[in-house]
Amino acid sequence: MISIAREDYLKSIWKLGPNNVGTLELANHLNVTSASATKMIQKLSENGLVKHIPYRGASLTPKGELEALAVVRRHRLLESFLSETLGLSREHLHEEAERLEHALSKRLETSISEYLGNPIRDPHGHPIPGPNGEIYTEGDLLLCDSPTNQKLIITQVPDSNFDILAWLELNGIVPGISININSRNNFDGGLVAQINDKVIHISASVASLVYVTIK
Amino acid sequence: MISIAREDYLKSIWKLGPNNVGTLELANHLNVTSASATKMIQKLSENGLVKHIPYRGASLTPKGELEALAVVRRHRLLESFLSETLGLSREHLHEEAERLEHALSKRLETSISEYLGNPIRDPHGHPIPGPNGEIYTEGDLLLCDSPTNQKLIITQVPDSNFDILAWLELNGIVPGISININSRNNFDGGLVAQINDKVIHISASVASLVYVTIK
DNA sequence: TTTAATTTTTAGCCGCGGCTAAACTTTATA
DNA sequence: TATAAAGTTTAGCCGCGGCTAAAAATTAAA
Repeated sequence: MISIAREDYLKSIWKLGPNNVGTLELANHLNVTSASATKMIQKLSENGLVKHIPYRGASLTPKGELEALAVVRRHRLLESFLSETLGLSREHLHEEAERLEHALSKRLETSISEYLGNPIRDPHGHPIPGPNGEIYTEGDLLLCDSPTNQKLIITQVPDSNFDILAWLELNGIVPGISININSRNNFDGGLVAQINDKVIHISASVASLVYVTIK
Repeated sequence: MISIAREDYLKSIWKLGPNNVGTLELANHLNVTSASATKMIQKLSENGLVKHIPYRGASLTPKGELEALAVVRRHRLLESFLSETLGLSREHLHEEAERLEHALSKRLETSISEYLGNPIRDPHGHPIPGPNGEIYTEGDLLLCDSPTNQKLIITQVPDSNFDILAWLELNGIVPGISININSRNNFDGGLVAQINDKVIHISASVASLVYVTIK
């Protein structure tokens, strides 16, 4: 059985990937020192879960990716389950799932998935990998890259940044809602957008965290 | 934050208590060597969670008991929650809760408790300690000590032994069901009992794991 | 009561996953 | 292109929670 720490490393490399992930970047993401990250990368490399090119970063092997996707699947199923049953606020879901994802048995995972009707997306709109790591996100594109004057449907919002999530929620930017980009600022990439008659400004940095689909 | 291993030790000492718990008994219960148990007892003792009298066993301090009860509370709330939402079989509940109990935040604990209507008993009939460690089990007595020819209501069945639990389930011995002791064997303490017209034999060892209440 | 068996503790080891400090690469800057 | 800065790795340490083997204390049996 793979340890909690290792699951966290694999999940982080997956999130920061698929390109080679730098040791420092990974270390910062996990709140450890780069020395610790280096050591762990080497361990995971010995176990065939990670490909490590010294001084060039690390990436997941197919085997490591499967493990990472299994953790992501558990995480997103848990978010969905807690949202469905307890009605936990969108902001809290992530941190609760973050702890529980390491303690979920295969049986419970399956049971939760069936309870939810084997969903494809979690409450933030993120795809839930299937039991064998399959992911479906066709049609999703970043809000910052989307065309103006088109009816867009929000598909994904971030799950980890409390403040951004609260702001998005406040402005009605949640999965399933329709949005229109009125104009795009050529200098900083900021957007002026419309959500149910309300016009709001969205910075480029926020728009690069939200996915939509056209029509 | 107290580690998973330490939570397990405290919970085991609580279960095996309230008398002084021997090192070997504790070690066997946790599937570790007595040397490991000794060392951990000493650590917990330094932290004021356990009172250790060398060669005489260990017991919980008030502080340690509170910690243990908090773990037990999370465990039993989880069993109730998983039973309620997913309808997991009574036998599986225990082992699932065993893993998750260490990953439950205070917020989620509260949320689950409220969702369930702040229950006093879990699906096995075991009392769920309150947020401050309060336990209510008035009126419960062991089936093996109960009087014959009285209408008894089953209140508690064990939660950890898969085989015994399956046998109890098979014979309809579950919390809430009424049972009558027809006779008691004076030699081995075995019982002849009646559950909805069905007469069954219950060994003394099993009868010492089941609680009932009179009338 | 002496001896044997059992239980408990100590001593010392190991792998894990952190850390700091220092060495070494790679990349950026002057 | 030499040098400074940034990123990465190595070396060595630590606490945790296991383990074995051996010593010590307690309990049971002869």
